[in-house]
Amino acid sequence: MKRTRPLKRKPKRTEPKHREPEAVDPRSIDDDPVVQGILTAISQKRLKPGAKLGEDKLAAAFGTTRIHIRQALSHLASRKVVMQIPNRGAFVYRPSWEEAQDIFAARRIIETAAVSAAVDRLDKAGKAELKAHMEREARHDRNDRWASLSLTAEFHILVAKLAGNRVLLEMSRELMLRTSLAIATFEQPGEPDCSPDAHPDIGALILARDKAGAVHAMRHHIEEMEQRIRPKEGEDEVDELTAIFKEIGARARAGG
Amino acid sequence: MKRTRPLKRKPKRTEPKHREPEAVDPRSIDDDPVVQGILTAISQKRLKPGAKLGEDKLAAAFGTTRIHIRQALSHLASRKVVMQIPNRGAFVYRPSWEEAQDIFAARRIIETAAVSAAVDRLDKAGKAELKAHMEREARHDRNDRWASLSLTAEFHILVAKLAGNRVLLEMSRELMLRTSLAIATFEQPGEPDCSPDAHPDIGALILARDKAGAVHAMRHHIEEMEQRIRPKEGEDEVDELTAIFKEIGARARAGG
DNA sequence: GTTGGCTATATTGTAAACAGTCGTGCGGCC
DNA sequence: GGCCGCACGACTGTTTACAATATAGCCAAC
Repeated sequence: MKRTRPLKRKPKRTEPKHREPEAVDPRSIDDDPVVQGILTAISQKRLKPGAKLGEDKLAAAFGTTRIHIRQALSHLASRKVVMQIPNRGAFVYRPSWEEAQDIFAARRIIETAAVSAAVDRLDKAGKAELKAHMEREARHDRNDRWASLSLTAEFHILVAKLAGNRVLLEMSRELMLRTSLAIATFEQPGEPDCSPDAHPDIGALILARDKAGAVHAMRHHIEEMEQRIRPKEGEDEVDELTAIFKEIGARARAGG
Repeated sequence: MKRTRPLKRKPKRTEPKHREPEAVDPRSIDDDPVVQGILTAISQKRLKPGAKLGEDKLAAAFGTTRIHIRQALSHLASRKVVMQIPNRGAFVYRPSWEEAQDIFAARRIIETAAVSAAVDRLDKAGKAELKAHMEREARHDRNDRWASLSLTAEFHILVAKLAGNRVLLEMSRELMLRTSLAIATFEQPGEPDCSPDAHPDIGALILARDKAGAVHAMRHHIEEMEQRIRPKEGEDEVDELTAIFKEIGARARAGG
């Protein structure tokens, strides 16, 4: 629209006073449906590590624009859930064997601490929430693999929530996702992610305020998960190949 | 360039075979100079919490385009180092008082575990690295505030590195940054971030393989830092105001 | 003097077109 | 028959311009 009267303002403009951004809507990109969709697809193992995430296809699937998809993928790449390769695109992240072990080690540290804090802080509301979850997990349909995986993850998230530390909760969420990727990459076929009876035991120990017992059970549970994964044979071949080339290079340098 | 001969290919194209993205240059956005610049500016407290990060100004400062800046800011927002508000722009993140406490609690958990692992895994190379850092920290110029802050952070990062867990190392890096923001937000003026003698003590205990002592010293060191910060008075006013409005609203609902 | 509305500007967000890069498959060549 | 070069196509990355929104200052009204 054109202005309807002559401009009288002088262009002299004082530097805008820095106004603090207090009390603003804190809705973040984590609530974005694209991000949420990809995250749940990964945690339910519908997207396997290494899967290509083409921008056009995602845009069509979610009914949005490529720019939006790019933002979501960048965010997921920052959280190491997808891997972006220049000029090739985005792929579901595939952790290395060492990284998978590090993830489990980090979970051992953080989740045992979370259990300990959860026992300390347990109150009525927490008890109710924990009981409600345990009931849902007890009588869910074990044939529905996707629901099982969601519930399994939710138990660990709930424990982190009961610890009352939001930073720890974020970290647990991130580690849960990366655990899904680690398991999907290195699992032996046919084995479940979590032993089915571990969660009720841990929950009961928390409800009984048995701190040492709950911590021990959680550590054992995570170690059990960790022992289910094995390094891939395929990667050894690659390493062998590079070793061969390295050896050849060294010989060439040495022998002329 | 135009093609110089007639096109004979049929447009029929088999779906491209999914090629795994192995062994690709893993250079990530963390190496981006814009990201690095903002991160070091924050960790050295040249950028204060709440500072506006205008896209045009950053683009001019770094000599790059606005899109590049946008990507960097999105990444930093994913890591909770900057806060992005729709249609208002990006600001240096300002943690709440509760979040600041949670950050210190998380550091207590993660860094004590890191010290423990560092003692277990300590080898010749690690000893040398630790000694080298302690020497640098001992004879640095205490008047150079920026160098001091960098060295202080590097000590904690080095301990995490010695623990040999990359996931834990990433988390420590993130927590260090968020600690900088928490301290910058809630510090009492004039006090240093770290007590100057804590690092040599912890380092010596690690070198002596005194695991319990080193863990205890690290926990004490972090608790000491935590006790240096105090909630801001200004925020209480805001809370009081919102409390008043809440009370008024409740009374209106109750009394009609 | 203070308050409310209005307009212009600055700044962010979005869309579309363009350019660059990489995988892929064919054709020729040894 | 196997290998190498070449060109095409699909995709990502970047530039550009445009649209939307919030901010700041001014004028009028009370």
